[in-house]
Amino acid sequence: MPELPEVETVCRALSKVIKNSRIKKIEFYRKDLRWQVKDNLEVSLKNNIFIDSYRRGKYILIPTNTDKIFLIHLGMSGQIRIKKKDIVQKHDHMRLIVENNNKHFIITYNDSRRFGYIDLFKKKELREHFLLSKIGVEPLGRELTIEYLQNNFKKRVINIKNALIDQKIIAGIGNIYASEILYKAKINPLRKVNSLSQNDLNSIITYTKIILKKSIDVGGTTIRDHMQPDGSLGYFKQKLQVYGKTNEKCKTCNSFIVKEVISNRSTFICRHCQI
DNA sequence: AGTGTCGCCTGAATGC
DNA sequence: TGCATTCAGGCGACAC
Repeated sequence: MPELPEVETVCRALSKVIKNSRIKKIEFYRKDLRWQVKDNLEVSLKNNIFIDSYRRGKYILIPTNTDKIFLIHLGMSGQIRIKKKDIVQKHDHMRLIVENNNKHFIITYNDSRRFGYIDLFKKKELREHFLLSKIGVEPLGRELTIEYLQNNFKKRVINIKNALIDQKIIAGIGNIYASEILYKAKINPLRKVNSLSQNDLNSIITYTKIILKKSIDVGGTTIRDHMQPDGSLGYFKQKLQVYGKTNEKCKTCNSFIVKEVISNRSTFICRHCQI
């Protein structure tokens, strides 16, 4: 799945059932995910209490009462199911049984492509964690400013599309939302970052925040894999303006939306509006 | 150090 | 219908 709004949706749903819950049981069915999951993870986690869940970029982080952090990354196809009764399905790789106020919940990690990852590490290792140490600012936080982007972009020759999906610069934007943001900001994805004006950067920041927030409000974008943990769909797909809209008309100028492959990734553009 | 390409893996859609 | 090819919300390992 999963760009920031989808991960945020999953994270909020998890929070509702895991906050102050006790971990009764952990089972792995496969540990060969993007990387091999640690051998003793189950042992270290059993009987711990989850404090809450929060999101950093596209990572879900769940601190425990023993000063550890449980990490879930969904990769391209990862899903979380939360149910009271459940049966193990194809591509389920892990499940947790947690108890919260005498109620039991089954939390299942399903990931057909196994590009995702699950980890457990000490809280004090958070800053140096190999997946988290280099990631950039939160797009919905205060650190995403024109000055921040100017500092990152000067002396660089990459295009703005690649910059937006580079997790080391901004954490959470992926291929769908990069197209949507640049369309609304009326900026061509191939523009070099060091050529962007203050106005351009301001538009990018403004629409990044608007689009991501709107999508979170409706449960993210369901195109193929993403589902909310209770099985319901995300409805931002209906609000997409350009992604996947090849040969449909731009709502502003009526010219056709085209698909262009940039660095091996599909990018959708209105060539008339985005200059 | 910064930049571009490749490939990890499975399944759905598309093409012949 | 059947089989091959292409493509997919990510991202680290490489080569240059």
